[in-house]
Amino acid sequence: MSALTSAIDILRCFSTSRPDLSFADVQALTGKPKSSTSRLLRSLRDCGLLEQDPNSRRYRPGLLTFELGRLHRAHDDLIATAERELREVCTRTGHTGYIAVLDGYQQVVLRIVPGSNPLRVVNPPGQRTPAIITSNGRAMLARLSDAEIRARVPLDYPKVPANSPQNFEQLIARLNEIRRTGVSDAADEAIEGVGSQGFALANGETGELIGIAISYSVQATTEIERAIVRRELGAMAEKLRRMTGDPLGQPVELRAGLAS
Amino acid sequence: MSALTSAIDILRCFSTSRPDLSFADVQALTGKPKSSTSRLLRSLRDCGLLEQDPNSRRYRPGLLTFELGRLHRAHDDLIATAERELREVCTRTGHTGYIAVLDGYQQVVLRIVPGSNPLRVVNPPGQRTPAIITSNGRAMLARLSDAEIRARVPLDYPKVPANSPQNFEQLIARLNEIRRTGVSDAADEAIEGVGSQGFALANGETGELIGIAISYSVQATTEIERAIVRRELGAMAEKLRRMTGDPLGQPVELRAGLAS
DNA sequence: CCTTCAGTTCCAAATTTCGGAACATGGTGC
DNA sequence: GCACCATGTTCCGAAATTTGGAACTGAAGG
Repeated sequence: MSALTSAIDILRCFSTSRPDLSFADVQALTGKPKSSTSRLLRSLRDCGLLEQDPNSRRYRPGLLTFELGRLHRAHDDLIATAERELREVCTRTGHTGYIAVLDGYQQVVLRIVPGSNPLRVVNPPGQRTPAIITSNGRAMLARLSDAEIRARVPLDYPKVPANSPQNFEQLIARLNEIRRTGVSDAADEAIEGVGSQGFALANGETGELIGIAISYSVQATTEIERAIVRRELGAMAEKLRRMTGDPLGQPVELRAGLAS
Repeated sequence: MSALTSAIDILRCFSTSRPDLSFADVQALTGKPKSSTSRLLRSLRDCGLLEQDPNSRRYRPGLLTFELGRLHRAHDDLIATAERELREVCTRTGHTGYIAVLDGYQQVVLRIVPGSNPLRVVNPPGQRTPAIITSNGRAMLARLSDAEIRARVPLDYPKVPANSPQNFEQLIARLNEIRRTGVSDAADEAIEGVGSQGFALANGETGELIGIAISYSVQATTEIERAIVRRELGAMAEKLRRMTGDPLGQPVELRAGLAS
């Protein structure tokens, strides 16, 4: 294992639920000997990837990660376009919008568009969630081949909420339904009482894949309102797919033509 | 040079002005042989610190930096407190507020509070600027010992705008004035036609240092208006220094007492 | 004074990294 | 079709770094 790999292993210990760690935390989480942990933490601190609170001596991501994180948005083309459209839909419907990307079998929230409805934002940007328990996460997975999905989902299928697919077969069934209907939704999964609908958008040139969702309180919305969201999302998906050259946006004959 | 150091050297090549780099760019900027560059870029990409645009093959900061950057705010106590106060002053005065930290002889913008005045925000968060050419940067430097300042400023004094201190002696003179009057300002330095006033705030326990500034168009403000800003900033500094236990906020006798 | 906890330093062995050179790969002009 | 150039990647032995156990330090607590 290279020095860089070990360093990354340490960095990956930090998360929204564990934004700062003590020496002992890091040692426990990485399972490395004290000496290695000590040296590595010092290097990371010295180079700015980590900071150490002079008081509590705990470590947290440093100034350099802040600077680099700010640059990440270069990603823009696809995301910015999607965000603009999403923003419009959110002001129209009052619900909260999310844009996320896939990383392994998890998704990471990139952008949030708060709605006017009083549903607190529960997933700040940077938040990680298993993609199999969200509407946009499953929409993204549905765009991958079954083989690729199998490679991403851990062999030891994760423990998920009751409403989510409980095993690999259920997951594939659910993804097939998304592929067939083009609609993905979720209710009472990641968060009790919260539902969402989502779709996946791919950049036609790069294949870059993002998931877009609108979430709302299940109790506080009627079936009619949710149908409106579905229509809005459908229109948005169609428009964005044309704009970004997403192959799913192409009529079937044309797609067939491209494949040859 | 360790693998981690080389990796950081590459990461530090990215900046707001250069948010993505080609293989050749990285090689030129780091001055390393092709083979090393190739291996290192691959590692960085594989671990998520960098992403590669599949189309242009250019590299940019990756998802991991985004996630970690989101966690950086742990810094909070001092910055969040300052930001709240700054926000109030900015709505009152209509000008734009900045919070930055020192890194070597440069400062990095952490937070921006846009004012209502139509002065476009020119320094987004993450932006690096030599601290010697900004009001809050110099205010932070003024809190350090001359020896420490000398250690931070490059021996080869950087090229700076006409209104900024042109050499180390001028810089020290200017910092002494800040120490004496407690006031730091700048005009037509980092950006033509833009002026600012700032101060530095230290956390009494940790010694953590941040710089707070309000910036405005020099042409579009009167001397009276700038005096108002000075007064607002003075009041804010005093209040924040009490709140955060900044030693500068303590009356002299008390400070003398603490030193014993 | 002894013990524990938290972390650092030391050292020889083991693993990585290093950079030059040879080897792909993909356009471009002739 | 072919030489040619720009980009990158892979290979290899030498050289440097990393590794982890153990000894060490320093502070806190009983």
